[in-house]
Amino acid sequence: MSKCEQCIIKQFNSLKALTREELVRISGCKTSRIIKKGEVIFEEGDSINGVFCVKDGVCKLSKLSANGKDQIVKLVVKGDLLGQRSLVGDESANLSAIALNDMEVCFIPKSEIMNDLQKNPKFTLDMLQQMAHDLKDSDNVIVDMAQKSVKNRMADVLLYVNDHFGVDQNGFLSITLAREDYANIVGTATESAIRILSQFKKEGLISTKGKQIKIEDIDGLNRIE
Amino acid sequence: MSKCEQCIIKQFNSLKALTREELVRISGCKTSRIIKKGEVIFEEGDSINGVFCVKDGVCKLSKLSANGKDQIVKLVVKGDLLGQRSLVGDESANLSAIALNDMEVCFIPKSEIMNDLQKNPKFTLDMLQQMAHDLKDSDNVIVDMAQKSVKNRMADVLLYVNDHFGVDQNGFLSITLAREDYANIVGTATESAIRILSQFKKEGLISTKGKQIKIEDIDGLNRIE
DNA sequence: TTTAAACTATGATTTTTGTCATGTTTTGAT
DNA sequence: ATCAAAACATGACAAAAATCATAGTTTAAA
Repeated sequence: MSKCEQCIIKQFNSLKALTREELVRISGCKTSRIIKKGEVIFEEGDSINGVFCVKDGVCKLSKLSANGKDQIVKLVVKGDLLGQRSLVGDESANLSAIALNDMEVCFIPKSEIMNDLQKNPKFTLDMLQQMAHDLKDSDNVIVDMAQKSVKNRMADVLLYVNDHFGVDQNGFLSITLAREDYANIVGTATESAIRILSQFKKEGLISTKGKQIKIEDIDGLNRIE
Repeated sequence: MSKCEQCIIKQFNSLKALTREELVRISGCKTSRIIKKGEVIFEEGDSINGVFCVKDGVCKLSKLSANGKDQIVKLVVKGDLLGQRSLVGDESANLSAIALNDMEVCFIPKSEIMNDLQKNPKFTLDMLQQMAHDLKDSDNVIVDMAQKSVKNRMADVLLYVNDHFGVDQNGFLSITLAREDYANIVGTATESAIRILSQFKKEGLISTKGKQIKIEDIDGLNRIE
């Protein structure tokens, strides 16, 4: 099993603010895990009692709404920490985490890392900065949800996925989401999501092959209102 | 001017985690300010360079969306800190803050408080917990925005205002929001907000007198879907 | 106290989005 | 390779919400 103090992934998250000694200790108690596409990492209401450091892959954070639909709130990617909120307060998880492709994660127990949060202000401040950034993102999503049309939000999601995950050798978005996932990010009915993607295809903004999507006209998508 | 170390308001926010010495120092450089209803405290894009501690009154945090409408993201109340995110990172404000009634606030310069954030882990951890809570709230708002009807959200807002601000001696909600404010919280057109309030009135869920609103049937509002 | 501006109210209409139904294609397990 | 289940696609219709128009009320400033 690889050692935290030598792991390059930590450069992308708050763990980089830990000292070498702290990392060695963390390394001794962490567990590594492979998660298959579609597998549930944790669910709303679970007690997580630790954080996951995502070494590879992507997962969705979602919440079941009263009407029985899942709403995807955030995509968590390689380098991110997952379940940070479990560290502060004793609440159970507010969101569910489900792998969108095969993942590799390390789990660090809360008991081990709490000590560092209380003693190492550099680490705590880094987490605070990360969370401040997440909060800003969430606030912006609220505004978009409230004020933009479904079509506009769909275009935004396509551009977001393109920016954050890039494309494969054939030019298709390298993360393949089901139409239902797109609907659950945008906050619309699956049929509406499909309909809008069909329309984008007709307009030459995207092309598709099965569930794979290729963006053909970034500027065009940006102009959607 | 009152002294931070003796101020009871700090019990409601992260400042309570500061030591007496730190509070005395903060007290020496803070400035107190009265803000009139409707006055802008700061706007999107402003460099705030400090935090406001709200001693009295309420303000709205909003963001102008592309279509020219304001979206209210959060109401900040007595006891809350305002502009916390300005402390982490050097970004300018993402939201505007406008007083909803007369307010009394203290302003603490960033330069003075950053030192504490770097040295006092208890303070930093408390801010982290606060921000984790805000993030959870925001995520829940995203889900509601995406999945609930405008009518449902309107009922939620009325119940929220009732829970958090209570009623005056005549039973009216003690915070008086314009119909437009309700629309901007819910994320709908002002006319739609008015229409729904009219409907609630017809159904006996609320009554109104001018812009004042009285909740007549809490359970009924809770049942709205 | 008057008076204009801002806010509230409501009708008519259009646009957007959701729902239901049904058929086709793709995918993955055997 | 086959086959059933899941996912995708699209039409028809219904519901929700936005927009435009217009009028009545309240509020606050002169």
